[in-house]
Amino acid sequence: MRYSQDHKAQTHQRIVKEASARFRRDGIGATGLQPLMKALGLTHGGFYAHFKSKDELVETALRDATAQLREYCETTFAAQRPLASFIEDYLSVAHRDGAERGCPLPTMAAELGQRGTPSAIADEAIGAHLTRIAQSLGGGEAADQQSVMVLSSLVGALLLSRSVQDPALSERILNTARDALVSQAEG
Amino acid sequence: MRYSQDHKAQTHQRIVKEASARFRRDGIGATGLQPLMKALGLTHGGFYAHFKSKDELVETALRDATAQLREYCETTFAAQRPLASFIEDYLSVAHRDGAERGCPLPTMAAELGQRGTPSAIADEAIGAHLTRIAQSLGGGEAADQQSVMVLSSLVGALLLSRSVQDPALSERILNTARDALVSQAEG
DNA sequence: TGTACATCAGTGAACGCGCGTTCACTGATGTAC
DNA sequence: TGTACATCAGTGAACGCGCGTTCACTGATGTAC
Repeated sequence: MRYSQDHKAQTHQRIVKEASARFRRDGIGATGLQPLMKALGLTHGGFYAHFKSKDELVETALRDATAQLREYCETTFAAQRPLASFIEDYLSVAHRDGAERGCPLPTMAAELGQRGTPSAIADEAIGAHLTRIAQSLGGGEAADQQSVMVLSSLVGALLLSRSVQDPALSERILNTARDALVSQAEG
Repeated sequence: MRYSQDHKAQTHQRIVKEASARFRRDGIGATGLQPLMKALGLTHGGFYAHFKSKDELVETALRDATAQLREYCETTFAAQRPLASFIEDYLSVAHRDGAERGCPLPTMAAELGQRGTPSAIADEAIGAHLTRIAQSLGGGEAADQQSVMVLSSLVGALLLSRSVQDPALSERILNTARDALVSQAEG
């Protein structure tokens, strides 16, 4: 059946949002298109009216998640000590437990590096993060270098905190990394 | 057919080694048991004479990889500046490009956190790493804290360097993190 | 020492399942007259 | 304004495929007599 004017654009966005959440929570390989479409109240065949392949959806969803996070950072953090706030958010229990709404890198980076279809999508996401962090650090070559350290620590610590089963170890990783990075950013 | 005395133990080890390499290179979900057994010149049905499930193989292979790395660290690094050497190895191009022989954490951590079967295997691997790094840092509470930062940075930087397509960005991540961590460890 | 038998690592076909993708079809809507 | 038609987002069955797992079977070896 044919739908009203912007119906397709709306459905398209619903698919992107749902995929973006599932990819970040479960990973790319573990996210099936059939369950995804079913969760939206649609049948899986209709997927291909919106995307020519799962790979195309991955690109779109990751770009969407990155843009969404950028917007969130820009609107939420004041000019005053924005990096410390970002670090505290990034290494929070809420972010650890809400992967589907968070940064795509900890969950998806490994799979992006292994994918058959080469794509610079990880480069874009990482580059955007590095630029934003370096700006918060005042710019310059030293800030560029420190931004790599900050991002690596953030991604690594969140990844490790999510992979362990012992809640105490998980919180220890989160808290230690957060305190060290925040005091570094403020000092 | 029945085989000579220790034939089964040998085959068991061959499966573990091959799985350990494939899990680290391709991830757990992307590693199929049929291709794995075929690569060893065996048929897939025989797998279940050695392991009761893929999950059991994951546990065994990850434990084997961790033990192997521990042994490698202990035999290779002299008492003199062992942490700096470890960092240089960890963030080398050889480690980035040889995931199948390297640390399981960057590739497998995300999947270990998402697995249905709960397991403390990631806790063990991470705990072992943290303990070893803290010892290199001289022990004590400060060393415990710094070890979390070092491991997070190592895992995060290697993961990011593997996920990007641009060789320049990949090397920049590797080199910046390596230089910063080494000078931190030596200073 | 020679023979009969039990063992069991490995074989290979088959199981049900979910995957990504294709495709003929449907039917409410927008458009043309 | 009312009617006929074209559009096309979404349907749902089907495709081949690889997955993890099961199972009846094989046959060279180790063991018992």
